[in-house]
Amino acid sequence: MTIAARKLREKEKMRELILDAARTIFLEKGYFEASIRNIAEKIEYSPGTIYTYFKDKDDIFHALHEEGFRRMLDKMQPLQHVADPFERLKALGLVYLEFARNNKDFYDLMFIMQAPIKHEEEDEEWHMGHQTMNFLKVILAQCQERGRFKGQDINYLSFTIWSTVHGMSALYCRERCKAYHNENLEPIDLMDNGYKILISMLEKL
Amino acid sequence: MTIAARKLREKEKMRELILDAARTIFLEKGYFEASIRNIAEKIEYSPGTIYTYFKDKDDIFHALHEEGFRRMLDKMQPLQHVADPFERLKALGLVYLEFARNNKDFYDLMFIMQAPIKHEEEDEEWHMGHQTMNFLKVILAQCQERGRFKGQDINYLSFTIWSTVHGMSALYCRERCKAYHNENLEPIDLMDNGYKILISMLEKL
DNA sequence: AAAAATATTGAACACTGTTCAGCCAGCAAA
DNA sequence: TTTGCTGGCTGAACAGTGTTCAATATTTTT
Repeated sequence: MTIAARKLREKEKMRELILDAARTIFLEKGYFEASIRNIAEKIEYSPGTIYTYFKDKDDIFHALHEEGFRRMLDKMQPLQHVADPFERLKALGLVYLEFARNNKDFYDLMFIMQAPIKHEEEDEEWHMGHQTMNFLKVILAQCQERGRFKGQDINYLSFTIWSTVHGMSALYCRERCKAYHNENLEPIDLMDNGYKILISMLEKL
Repeated sequence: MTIAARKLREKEKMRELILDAARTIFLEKGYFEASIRNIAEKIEYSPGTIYTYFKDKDDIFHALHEEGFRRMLDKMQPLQHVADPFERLKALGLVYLEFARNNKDFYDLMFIMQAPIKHEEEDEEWHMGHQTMNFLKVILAQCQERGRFKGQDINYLSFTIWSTVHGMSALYCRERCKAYHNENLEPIDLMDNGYKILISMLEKL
């Protein structure tokens, strides 16, 4: 059974090798600029080889997509230890925005890029996404238990909050903060202070 | 002087012809799927011809980009007649979201797509964007004159509001509302009710 | 009518994702 | 040990991409 096991290990290692190269190039050039030949060249294999490990370019995309969500969820785990749910909510937003800023291209991959969803089993695809979403909804429910956000629908409220932080992140990632370039306002300023306003609105809601 | 004038007219007509075809194909297939050859075929000219009227593919992109902003500003004009600034603000958000929904691909072009800005004179590029932004800021300033949003910085506040409606639009355009598919919530529901929450937050701010 | 200017063509270049016949190393059975 | 076989790997090939440019066709000017 050792040889089969080794083969499996080697196969996994090769996948990882491709994924490492792909990550570098995808996050460097973006999805469309990155080419299979680029990746193949980086790992010193022929282009065709990649297709033994991944169905197509999208398949590689989805692997990275998942990795992104794993990374984000990792960053969120420590928040479980923040006792007060509203404090946890505030911290969650900061983690989210920080993730977007520090992992611009992962964020792009996860929330902005056009993911050509040919796959019918997209439910599997979005499993990670739902998990992330739930993190927010659970916090909001707990806030509500403590008397906050009275009478608000959690689905809609979560969408509003998500939209705000996503909006900021998306404007940042796609360089639309330049709209404030005239006023000499840096994206980081905008995001930090914009988020503070969101918080103070939520406090009063 | 008639021949030169006619030539100019013809040149403009040709540009329009290309732009018409480009719009159709761009908005149908998206920037990367659309090809110069597609456009050329549609107007029954050779691919090379297009390059006498546009520097490159990006140049066509930017022409459509501008058209999008013109269209959006057109939809905003009627709002000038809403006397109360806060009412105008509320209506502006609706116009914005409606534009995004009805002109999904224009919206994508304007606010989401990676615009490869080689052009150094990007200030010119964003003239339309600034104009749109100002529309919001002026309203906020007028709200402040009437006692609303006391002590808030208009730049940051406008960014927060813009982020929220942009976030909703971007999640809609890039099919991320599917995160709520489990709960059988349609994107339109999410946007409408999410926006209501934003409004009630702004009312209390 | 000839010359100059302009518009249009389509082949060519260097790239893209993807497929597939063929090659060859490593393992299994004889 | 030799044979047969499996499967990873190759690289040429296909159909597509944006862009350029010498040659051609058309129109305007002389």
